[in-house]
Amino acid sequence: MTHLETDTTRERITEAAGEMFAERGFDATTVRDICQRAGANIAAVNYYFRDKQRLYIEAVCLAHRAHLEKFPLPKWAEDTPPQTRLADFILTFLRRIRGGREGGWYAKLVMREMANPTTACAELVQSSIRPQFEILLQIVRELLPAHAPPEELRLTTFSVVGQCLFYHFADPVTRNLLSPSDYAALSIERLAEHITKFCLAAIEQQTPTMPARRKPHTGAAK
Amino acid sequence: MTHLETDTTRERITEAAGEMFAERGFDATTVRDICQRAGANIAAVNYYFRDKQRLYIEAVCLAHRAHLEKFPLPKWAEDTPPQTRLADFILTFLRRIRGGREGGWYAKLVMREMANPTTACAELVQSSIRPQFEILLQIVRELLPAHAPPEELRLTTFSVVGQCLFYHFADPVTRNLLSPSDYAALSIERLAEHITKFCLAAIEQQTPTMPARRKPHTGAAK
DNA sequence: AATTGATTGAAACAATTGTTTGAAACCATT
DNA sequence: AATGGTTTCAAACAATTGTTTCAATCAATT
Repeated sequence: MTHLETDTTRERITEAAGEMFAERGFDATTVRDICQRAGANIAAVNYYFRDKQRLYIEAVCLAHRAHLEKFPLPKWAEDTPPQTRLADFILTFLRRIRGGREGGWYAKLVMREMANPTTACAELVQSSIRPQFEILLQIVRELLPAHAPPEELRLTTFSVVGQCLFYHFADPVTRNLLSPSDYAALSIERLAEHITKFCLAAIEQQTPTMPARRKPHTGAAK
Repeated sequence: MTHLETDTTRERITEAAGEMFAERGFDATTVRDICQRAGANIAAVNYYFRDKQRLYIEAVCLAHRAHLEKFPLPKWAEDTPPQTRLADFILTFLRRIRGGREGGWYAKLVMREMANPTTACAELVQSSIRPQFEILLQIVRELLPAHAPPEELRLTTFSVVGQCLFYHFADPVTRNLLSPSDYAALSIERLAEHITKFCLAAIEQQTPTMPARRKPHTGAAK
């Protein structure tokens, strides 16, 4: 919030831009507002970045990197069962999404990028979303029967993140849909617990096509 | 697209505004563009609506009503099992979300409203989202054990719609994440089949708190 | 101390924005 | 044909936008 004198002008602008773009959107945010908040001159935007558009892309990417580092996945031991890793992933994912206060503006920025994809979207996917997706994909792979087709793998993975992302994208709806007390009851921990249980139940009962023999899970779950 | 002469100027403006707001967003859409597309004079916006903001709200609400009518839920017989109703609901929901071509712009508009909620959001929830939510809630209620707490009911319902909405909100991501052929394989019917199976599996295995006796499902599914 | 290059500053620029204005055109009723 | 209210139109307004300009300032090297 208060800019340290050690920060360079360029950094201060990027930071201020990220917050304001997230809060008001690209068009509604003026370079004058950004520069005022960053304590810089108007011309600084065109000096350090070529124009407003490039500043936006830079701000988005910086924000995502910083955000991922703020809510890291736990370091798993080699023998950590996939059920536990799934639970951890879901909890961390929800924390990132609904990350309290200072993390919130990043989530908003990503949502805007989804509603109005720019060139920043493709870059975001390649640099940071894809690695996260691969991690979850591996977890689901270990949970599903070995012969499960890759398409089912993908769909199941999407089912997991879809349930998490709902509380991000549809937040304005749930806020208007539920009573204040019901809405307040949607704590991150409660949501993570439900989603984890829901997904594990669905996956473990999954007996695709041929009922065959049930893969005996070696008492791994919790 | 081509405006019929029977349409009144006010209607033409509302329609054009809806499409353009969805495509480019509120700020990026100028009243000049809207009026040009509607074949009306610039002053018409301020004449029929007071200002641009009120035109936006009107356009959003009109769009949603027209959209729901375009993709209606089937009329269920009294004895239609909840499993079938769930499958129907999910399929219809996906159709609404990814509704081909002319329906697409409505989905975009709603997404923008989520990313940047205005007064139109609350009105949207009350007038059309809530009734749909109640329908699904009732279906899930019949699927879950009778003693399931209302919170679990809500969370399960959110899990259903979350999986559907994923393919709406995260579309730019999946497009960049998957290969073109894998992305193309995400047909509405395939998605509906997976989500339905996934949810039914999770719900039917759900043995909340006390494992108790398994409720024998009377061969209702399919 | 002088010089060079990078950075900052205030002001102006050119374009676009939503909105307003007031007169013309239209249309039904008298 | 005249009237009154509604609708359309071209033009202009006032404000704001991203961007540019060019001189002043700073920091380090010669």
